[in-house]
Amino acid sequence: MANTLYAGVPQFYVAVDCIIFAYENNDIQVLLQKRKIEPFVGEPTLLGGFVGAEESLDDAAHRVLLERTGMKDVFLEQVETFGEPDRDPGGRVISTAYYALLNKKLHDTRLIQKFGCEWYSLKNLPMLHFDHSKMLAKAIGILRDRIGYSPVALNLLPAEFTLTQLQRVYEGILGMELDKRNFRKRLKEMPYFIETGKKDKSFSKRAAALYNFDWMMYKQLKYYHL
Amino acid sequence: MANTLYAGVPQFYVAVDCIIFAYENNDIQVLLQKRKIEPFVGEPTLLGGFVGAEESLDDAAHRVLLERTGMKDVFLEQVETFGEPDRDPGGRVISTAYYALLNKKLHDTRLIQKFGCEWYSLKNLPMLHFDHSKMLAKAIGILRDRIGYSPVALNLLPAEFTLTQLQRVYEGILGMELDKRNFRKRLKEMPYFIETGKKDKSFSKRAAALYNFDWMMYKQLKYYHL
DNA sequence: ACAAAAGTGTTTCATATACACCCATGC
DNA sequence: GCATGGGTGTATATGAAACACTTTTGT
Repeated sequence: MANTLYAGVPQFYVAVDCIIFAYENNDIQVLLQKRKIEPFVGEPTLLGGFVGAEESLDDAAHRVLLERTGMKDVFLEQVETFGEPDRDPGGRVISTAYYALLNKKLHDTRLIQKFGCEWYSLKNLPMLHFDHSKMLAKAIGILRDRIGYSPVALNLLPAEFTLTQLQRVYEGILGMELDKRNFRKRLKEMPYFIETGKKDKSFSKRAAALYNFDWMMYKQLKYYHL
Repeated sequence: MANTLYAGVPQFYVAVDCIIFAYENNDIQVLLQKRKIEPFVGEPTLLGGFVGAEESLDDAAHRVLLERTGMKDVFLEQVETFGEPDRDPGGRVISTAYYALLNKKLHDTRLIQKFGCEWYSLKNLPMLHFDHSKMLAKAIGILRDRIGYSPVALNLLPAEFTLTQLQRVYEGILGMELDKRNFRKRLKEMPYFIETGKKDKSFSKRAAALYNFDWMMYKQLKYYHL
């Protein structure tokens, strides 16, 4: 009904495509889904979905995340919107790409199996069809840039994490090794990395200190320094 | 016809909104248009337009630029896509914001008058309705970030420019004064800033050297250093 | 005892910043 | 002759990068 105001103006399908990142075993991974419709049935594709009539783009991306992984409140950020007329062989579809960072331990493995989803290592990504490779490349680029000045990478880890885990996350995203002492030195200068006093023995013989991140303090200090 | 494949999926109007930057008199400016339809008729708004049925988003933004300013091949970059269900009172419209950098000397002043467009200084921007202030703020943020590692700001100047002009452009975008010697020192380290040998006397009594930017060399060196 | 990851500081180098004066010309 | 913008180097401070050994504990 509200749409009648712009009578004569063409309308489009609007979709979101999600590039979902996670961390496991010193490795950054991306969740892909086996395509269910022609062409290229069975081949890996980004997790996408159409935007609902009364839904915002962000809400649609969150809904796709919830449907496929069972997770709410996942970190999401818009990447770019792709709108070439021939980008989707099934019709005129505009798609906004989002990247997501989630703690893999919290996702529903049964659900992703049901949807034909699988984790792929960033080091060994398959070719994707349509403009999905571009979306993925752009998302990785943005993520690499972001972690240089924002602690978003923590969304890939549990609330309590070891410094080595965090370093592996950065290394996985950047695709390069980092110097342990320089890495830890920088973290020590940031008061919002809090040592919990607990220890983790699951990754080493000598126990590693567990930290958490004080988001509240981070935001306050950031605001203060602005 | 192609659209029949996704029968039952809701469709949306898709628009682009352009944040058009230019430089004049030591000042960065934004082009705004007087709104022609209710609500808020006559109040300033971003230059927007609906995307055509067979048109890409980029093409639509270029078309809006051409229609309103008479300029082709303008530098354009996507900012972000806004898709809140209630963002446009006239219907369900998804809008992708773009920012543009143009050489003000080359635009068609009659044309912008005809469309009710006016230049506003970045230092004295009006409040905008709907989500247009967010779009504008985001565009300025991206532009500030970009000029830190990319020579896009040159799109605001003629092919031949003085170093003082370029510094004023940077200062206008960043909203702060820069040190003349440090600014020029950095430029001298970049071999793609070429002194033309010509001089400009229009801005000072003592003539200023005119430079141009060798985009070819820039791209090659960038590629080489990657 | 040895393998495997945890933890810890200093030096060096590169980059960024601060800063002041002379020059050429039009009026 | 003076007002206006054009042009030039050095010294300091700050942040980034390189670099190696000891500790703890499970096997």
